[in-house]
Amino acid sequence: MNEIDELLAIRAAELYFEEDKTQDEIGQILNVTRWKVGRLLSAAKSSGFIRIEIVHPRARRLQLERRLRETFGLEDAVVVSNAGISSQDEIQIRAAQAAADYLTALRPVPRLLGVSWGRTMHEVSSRLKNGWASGVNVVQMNGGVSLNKRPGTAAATAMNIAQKAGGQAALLPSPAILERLETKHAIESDRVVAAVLEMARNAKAFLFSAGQADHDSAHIESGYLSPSELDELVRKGAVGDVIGRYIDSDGNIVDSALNERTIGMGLDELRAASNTIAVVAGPMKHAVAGALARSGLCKTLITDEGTAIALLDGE
Amino acid sequence: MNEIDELLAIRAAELYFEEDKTQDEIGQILNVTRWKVGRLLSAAKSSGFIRIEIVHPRARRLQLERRLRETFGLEDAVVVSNAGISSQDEIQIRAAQAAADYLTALRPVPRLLGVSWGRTMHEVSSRLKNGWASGVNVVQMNGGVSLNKRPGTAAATAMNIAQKAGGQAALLPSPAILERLETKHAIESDRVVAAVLEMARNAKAFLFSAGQADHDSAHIESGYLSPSELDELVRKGAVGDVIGRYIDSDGNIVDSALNERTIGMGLDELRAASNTIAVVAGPMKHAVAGALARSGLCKTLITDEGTAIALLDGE
DNA sequence: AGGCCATCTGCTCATTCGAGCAAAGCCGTG
DNA sequence: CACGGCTTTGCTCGAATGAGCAGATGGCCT
Repeated sequence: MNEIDELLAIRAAELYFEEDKTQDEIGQILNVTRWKVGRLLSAAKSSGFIRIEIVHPRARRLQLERRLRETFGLEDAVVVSNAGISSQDEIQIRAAQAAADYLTALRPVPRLLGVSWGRTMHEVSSRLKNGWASGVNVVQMNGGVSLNKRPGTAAATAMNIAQKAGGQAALLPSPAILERLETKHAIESDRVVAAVLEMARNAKAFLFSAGQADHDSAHIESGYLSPSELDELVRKGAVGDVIGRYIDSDGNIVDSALNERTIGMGLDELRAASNTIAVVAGPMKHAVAGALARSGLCKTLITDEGTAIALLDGE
Repeated sequence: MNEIDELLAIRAAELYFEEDKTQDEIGQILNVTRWKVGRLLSAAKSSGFIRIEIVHPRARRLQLERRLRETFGLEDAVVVSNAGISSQDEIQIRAAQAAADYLTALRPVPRLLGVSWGRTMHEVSSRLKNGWASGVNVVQMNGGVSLNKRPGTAAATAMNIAQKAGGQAALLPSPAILERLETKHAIESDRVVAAVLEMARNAKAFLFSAGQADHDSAHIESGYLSPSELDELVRKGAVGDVIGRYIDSDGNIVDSALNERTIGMGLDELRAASNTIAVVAGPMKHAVAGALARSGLCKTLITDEGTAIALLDGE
């Protein structure tokens, strides 16, 4: 497009979108035919001069969803818009809302749903509506008895989801990570724990988030890892954790000894499951979201616009 | 609009604007009639969920232009868009470009054009195209022999504008502000100076900018005022200067003694002129732009989106 | 100069869209 | 339960628009 047409296109776009004039009227104003106006407008669109944004917390970016599905071979993807956000927290809230919506609309309704815990999952649980489903039981996928702060949020998350669907929650009464391998084996051999783990493996769908590998991690907040242990994991390539297990950017376990001491489903079991839904959003989680998407740890990814663009650019 | 319709409207907008589906197709997807889809879309528009932006350095905001004309009784207004700017400087550049465009399109072509000087005006002069008009002579409206930095930019601005239109520039060989009133009278009585001032009063159109009253002012940079003198002006209510004369937010001279020592056309002469075009843009200039618009110092205002909104909100 | 290819222009026609209207649904009231 | 006002729904019809095409235009090489 030459400069004169470009300027004409801008004038036409102003009159068409801001002043609600018809292409015919614009033609008279700019002294061109209405067909030329139509061509100018489509040229302006395809040159990217015209940006149309849907500003709403529930708005999604369907184009990015399609590109994510195609690029990473995902079964499904949900990308929430970042338009009009006022704080970082809002990105997480929007993604959590989208996950709640997705879960509500999920068909067939999973009789048994495996869930993880964490800030995002807690947000999802609180945004689900009462009666979002009827008779969905919930089981925890990984240990989450918090050691110090905010005790019981892991349990509350699962309970909340189950109660609102009129179902039961099966809680995993165990820490996330044990200090000694023997303790971990002892806990695993407990009949209740073993039964819950077995139940989790049979869940029809899994909904989980992921944590970034930094000092804001829920594992540090909960006291399962010290900041220096986490630094060591980062040194080994960790980008974040999925159901308590730290992975590198290829989705591989970074510390197999630590992994052995972690209670809950294994990542291979997760990869083998058919309906795995990950909710991972926000700029801190770009790296771990990439690891998830590339390594097949989830079949469905629920994320935000910024993360989606980062993943697609990174490819 | 209830919540269900709101969500439907968002889905419809996504499919319509992002996926280019017809309203009929969307109706099939969402299980509503195509008329309902149309109504949802117009509801979404009027609720402000759909934001259409024209992202281009030459884009204008016609709505704001109309509101400025109506609110301040301006003959004309040009408001450049702020969409997609990467730095503050770009706002000034866009406004300068708009001023150059405006001048080029101005009819009837002014045989004699009065101009001021400063960063913005210099930018305007450099963005005018060679041959933007034929046979337009230019005259300086106010003194501008710089005392220290960037000598000659005031003269270069006027020369540039004139040369590109194949005309002559009449320069005012005088400082902007004199220290002593006697010196000012002496300079004014010089035959060349008097002739140029007389010529300026007869210009058919005037194009000028305005400076903000702060320590970045061109008057301080050029050495006409010391920072402390400027602080004193601010204390008296100065918001900025127009052709070298400091005004308060009502457009009145704040220091009549200083005004007396300033060489160039007077503000009353400017108010009485028929075709006065001011270019004032950027967040620093909101106050002085407001003074200009409210006090009738310009008939045409060329500014940016942010300033226009500030002016309209302030009313 | 003449001819050729690529682009641009203005048109026809079919599709899509929006304004306006009558009928249907909804709600509170007597 | 019947009634009257109010909103919502599905429709008709004409305006607005986009796709596709034939002819015009213009640069460019021979």
